[in-house]
Amino acid sequence: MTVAFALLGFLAGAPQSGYDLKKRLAASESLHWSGNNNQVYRALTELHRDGLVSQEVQEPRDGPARKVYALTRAGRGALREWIRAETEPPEFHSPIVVKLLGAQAAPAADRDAALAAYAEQLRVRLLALAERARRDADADAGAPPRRAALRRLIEQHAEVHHRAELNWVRSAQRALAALPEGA
Amino acid sequence: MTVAFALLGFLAGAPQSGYDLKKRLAASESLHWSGNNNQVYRALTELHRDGLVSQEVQEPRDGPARKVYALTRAGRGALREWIRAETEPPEFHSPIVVKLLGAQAAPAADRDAALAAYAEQLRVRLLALAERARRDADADAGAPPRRAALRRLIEQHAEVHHRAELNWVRSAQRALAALPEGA
DNA sequence: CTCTGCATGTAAGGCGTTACATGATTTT
DNA sequence: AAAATCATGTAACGCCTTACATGCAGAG
Repeated sequence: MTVAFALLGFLAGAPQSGYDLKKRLAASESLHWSGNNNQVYRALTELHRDGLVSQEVQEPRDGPARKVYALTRAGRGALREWIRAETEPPEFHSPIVVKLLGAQAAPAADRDAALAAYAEQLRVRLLALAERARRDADADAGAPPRRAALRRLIEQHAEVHHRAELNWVRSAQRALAALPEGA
Repeated sequence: MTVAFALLGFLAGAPQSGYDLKKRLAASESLHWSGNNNQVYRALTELHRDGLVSQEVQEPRDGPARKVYALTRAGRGALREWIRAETEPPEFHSPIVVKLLGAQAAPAADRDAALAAYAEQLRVRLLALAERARRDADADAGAPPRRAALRRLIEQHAEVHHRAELNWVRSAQRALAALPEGA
């Protein structure tokens, strides 16, 4: 799955500029792309070339031009077709698992320190996610319920996986502490 | 983080051939790399060039040559240094989240069908993971406890995230069903 | 006798990232 | 005066994937 579908997905909500789209991509934890210029602007020109989005250039008197994109009928069709196709399986990338594997060749203290630091990192991230969720919930207080529900679900996706990761780390710490050999 | 550290991690357990390593990579759900030839063999030659692994060519009378790699002292040092460095945050890639976003422009029936099919896919995968865990647990019955514990932790990582994903899908189904508008 | 497994490697290309580049406006 | 924000775009490169290529051995 490429970033193009994420862009179409955002445009399914409302027409918006490339700049808006890249900011949303960067801000979303569950849509894991970095939202870098090269990718977003290139993808948009290709989507436009292929007729899946329309482009309207706005030239305000001051500031740079904005190119506002919107789903075309063909774009909506492509999205729908993709949604009907089989969904690719998820992928969970966790460098700490690799570290755990490599820690066979390192002192147990290093391994334990890495686990502890990682747990702390996750805890902080979870707080940030909760904070963001609260702010966003306030922001779309008057929004239609479907939109609010969608935003909540996407935020919850990041949250549940971070929480699962943290729980897993804690269980790893317990399991390793229970091992007979100290080093 | 590159695949090189995963290879070093496997070699931290025991010396083995490129073929072994690529099979292990491919088999592991939590170490998400595909284990393709290009990547594995290339990474190993580079690790060897850089002195992080040693290479011993075995020429059996029949069949192709095996190149058995092992961690060198420098390799162990590099691994340890990496373990001490800050751990990169995890990334959770879930195409169904993107579909949910795009489903704003599609009939609710399509969206619900995608969610249901995805949930089923996850259920089957979870069964397969459990089955594999059982087989592996039998396999290293006589193995040292540290090794068995490590294997279990790595398998549990995949399992907990798949379970979290399935729970999230179910909560999404409930939340969307509770929405006022039918389409 | 064809297919699968063992075991190594290469070619071509896709997707994504960081960094560079421009230029105006707003904030500190 | 410096830095961040808006808004677009390009250059260079890294990691990873699929597919191709070779050759022997054992299973069906």
